[in-house]
Amino acid sequence: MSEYTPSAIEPKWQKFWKKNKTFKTDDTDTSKPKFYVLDMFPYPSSSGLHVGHPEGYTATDIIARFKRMKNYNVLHPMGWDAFGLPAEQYAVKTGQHPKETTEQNIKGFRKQLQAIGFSYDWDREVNTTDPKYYKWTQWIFLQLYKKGLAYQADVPVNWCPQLGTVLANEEVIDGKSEVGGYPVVRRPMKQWMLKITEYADRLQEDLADLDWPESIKDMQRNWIGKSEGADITFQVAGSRQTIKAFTTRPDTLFGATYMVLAPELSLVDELTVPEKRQDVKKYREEAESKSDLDRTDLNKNKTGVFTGSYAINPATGNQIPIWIADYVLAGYGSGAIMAVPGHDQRDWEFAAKYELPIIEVVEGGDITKEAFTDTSKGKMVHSANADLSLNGLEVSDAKDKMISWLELKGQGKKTITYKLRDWLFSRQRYWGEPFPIIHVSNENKALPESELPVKLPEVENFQPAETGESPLYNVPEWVNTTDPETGLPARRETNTMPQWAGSCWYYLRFIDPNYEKGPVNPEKEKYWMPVDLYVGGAEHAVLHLLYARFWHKVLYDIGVVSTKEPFQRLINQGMILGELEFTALRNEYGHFVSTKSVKPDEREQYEPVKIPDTEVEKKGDDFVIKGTDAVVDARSFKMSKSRGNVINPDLVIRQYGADALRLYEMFMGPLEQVKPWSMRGVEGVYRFLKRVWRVFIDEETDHLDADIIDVEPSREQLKVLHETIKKVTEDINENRFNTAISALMIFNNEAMKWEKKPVSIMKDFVLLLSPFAPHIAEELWEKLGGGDTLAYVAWPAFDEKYMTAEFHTYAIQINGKVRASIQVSSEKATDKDHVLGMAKQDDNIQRYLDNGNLVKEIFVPKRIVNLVVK
RNA sequence: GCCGCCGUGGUGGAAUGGUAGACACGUUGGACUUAAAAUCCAAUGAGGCUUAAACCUCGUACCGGUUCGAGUCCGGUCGGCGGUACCA
Repeated sequence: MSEYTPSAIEPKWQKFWKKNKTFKTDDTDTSKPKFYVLDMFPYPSSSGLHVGHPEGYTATDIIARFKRMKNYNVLHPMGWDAFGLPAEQYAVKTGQHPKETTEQNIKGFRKQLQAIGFSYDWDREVNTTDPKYYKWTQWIFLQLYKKGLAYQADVPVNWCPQLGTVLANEEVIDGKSEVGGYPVVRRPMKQWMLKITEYADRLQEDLADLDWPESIKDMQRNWIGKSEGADITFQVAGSRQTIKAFTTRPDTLFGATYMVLAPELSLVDELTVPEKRQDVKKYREEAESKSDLDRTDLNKNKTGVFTGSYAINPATGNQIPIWIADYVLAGYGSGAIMAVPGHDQRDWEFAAKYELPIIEVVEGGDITKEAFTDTSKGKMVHSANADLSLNGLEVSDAKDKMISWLELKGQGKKTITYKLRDWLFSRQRYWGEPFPIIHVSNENKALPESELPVKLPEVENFQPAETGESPLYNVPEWVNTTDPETGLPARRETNTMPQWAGSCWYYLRFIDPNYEKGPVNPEKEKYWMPVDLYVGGAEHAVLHLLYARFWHKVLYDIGVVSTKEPFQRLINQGMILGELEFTALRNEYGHFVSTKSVKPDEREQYEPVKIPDTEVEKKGDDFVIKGTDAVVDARSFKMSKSRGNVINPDLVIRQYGADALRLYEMFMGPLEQVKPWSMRGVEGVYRFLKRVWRVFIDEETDHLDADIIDVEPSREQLKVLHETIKKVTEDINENRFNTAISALMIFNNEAMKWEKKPVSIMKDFVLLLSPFAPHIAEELWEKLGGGDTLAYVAWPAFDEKYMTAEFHTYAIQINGKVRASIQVSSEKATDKDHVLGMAKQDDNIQRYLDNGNLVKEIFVPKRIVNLVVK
């Protein structure tokens, strides 16, 4: 006497799977084809799982379950990216050790994930903060260090006073910290750097072979920022000093009327003439103290000072002034540019402000108004000297000719430059991997591998040291040590690694998480790598995915892994937004005002009021409050605590069950797409599950419905089944889960009408449903007498022979517009004359034929007939 | 500014160049019920015509093109989203 009750079914099967280790990956039999399907592992935050997590996780779980039924050996693991700032900030506030909070959070996350019924092999769980794990993170760092890819440098770093730490460029957004949004300033500090730039070319080139979304590849290409051009050497007038400048426009050298150096360059000291020293010093100090935000704000208003020195333009032989300005960046190219104000907008603005000469060397624009930067049209002018003339050439030809000429003179060469910078790899924090480095008489020394792991010591105080150094600096008994090889006194490195470190290689650890001779078991690595499918949020398009590729390539170079790339196929799930919201604006008298009539800067004068969707109607292109003309805003927002539109997956499970949650997240729309949450949508798929239950179960007796019997299926039943198998199979293969679910709904809607339901057919349907809604599927499978678990039962196969219909429907068009539709028996469906004959007999079609001349007949077998009538 | 993606009913979304709107939500009407919930049935892009059935017009942001036929391909415009930016 009970209807569909997920709260009874779901825990039962979750316990069953756990107890029987149903999803334990047995990789001793490597003759089976393998499939490694991976989720981006979460940071176990204190707020718990968000509905965004189960989106990608459900997708991979469907694929994992599907592949198992397709007889693949499936690796589907989960772990924790557990180092990171929030736990440490919490510790600073409360004194609770990050290790404790992390453990609690992991417990919560694990429980939540298990309540959704994901088929992870929990025996392979990894945790980046476990010394057994970070031992190998440190080991990999040692390999980087030994290869000369890790070095220390005094670099102007992004220092965040509030967080008391240095941030990577990637962690700074608009001059503010990504975490917390605090201001960031630049400050020189000794830091560990990783030479990712040495791999820039390979990181760019190898993207071509990856089955990744083009947009993500483009983002990485953009980030790596390869540009081709030339390095040109300029003599300093009256000195032997030279300045190298990178340009992508060597063709415009005749138009270079001044040079600019980045204020940070040490060369500036040598070039500054005595009477300019004051100005230059002042400018450099200002530039240094400016935060990134200030620099960005001053984008349009360029500043700089003249050093008093001149360089010689190798093409014209003219002396051109050397300036310093912070619109030139020290970190890109050589930190010096040749300024061509006629053909570069930034140079043009600077030249206009400081009244420097602007010369046209490519025709086609009006350089008195702005720089002419189009390289696709226009010919070279004013570009000739005694032994070289570019005049009349196209830009691209002029480039080649200029580079050859410079090479001949020994004053330039073709060069490739990247935007990508070396990776700032140290943090002044406690909750990260310690570096396996000691300082012996001021020299860095790598610890021998036998000393790993270098464990984090216990500390009392999580505040950074006053010097800005890590809290570890305050633990003398840990910092002061001895060199294990010489016995000499030594000091430990107190910086720790950034959060990215642990996530750079975790996919390798899952392969054999307890392997003790290296980060990854080489035998198993050869079997499992690469990851066949990697699913996660697009926010990791450049950072995590670029760093992991870099480490992987280093590991490839030293023979630890056998593949050049870690992630063969990548899918980014789209963000789930909060429910659609309607917002009206109310004025001080309590009247609603049309949002259309309010300018953006006047909005603050009105009170925003959330309007329930039942109170809103569509009027023209706008939504208005029912019965009024007050236009409201209709928008979905990113889920956030402050907006109060966060959906808690636990509550969804409690009310509708895990299967409904899984189904809804997949039914919402295409995986990659950004889409708003809808509680009503959850109810929709919940209703579907209730209908499925009623198709199988007699709710009076709780037993299998009496209509489910062992009979021969009818032709119609076989047709529906096989169409469903085909659609669901193809859709899973192409990650179109929304339409796969709609196919399952169509099947169930049909089955509800059947008087007799053949067991064989109903069993196949349960199997098709099982990757999406595994709990109800297992329960129904048991009731159907299918046995223990359906997790490894063979996936149903479809056969086209069952899918032929008795009749085919043809749409009959006149001049491309459908005017009739006819049924043709299958035997005659491809008989053109027969079909055309039937079409012409249709009353409505005849009317059109009578009123014109038939000039052409288009016949598309089994689909359409188009008659062209004039 | 530059790079990339996207514009389809009241909503989420379906549509190998071949009957636009599958599937679901919502809404409306009905059945069951003392009533409600749940469930089931029917209608549901806009409009026209008709007692009705049928039929007709318009319709995938906008303008144009290719084609027997365009949501889909091509060119342009507008709007939205994401990334990125003194990168020389």
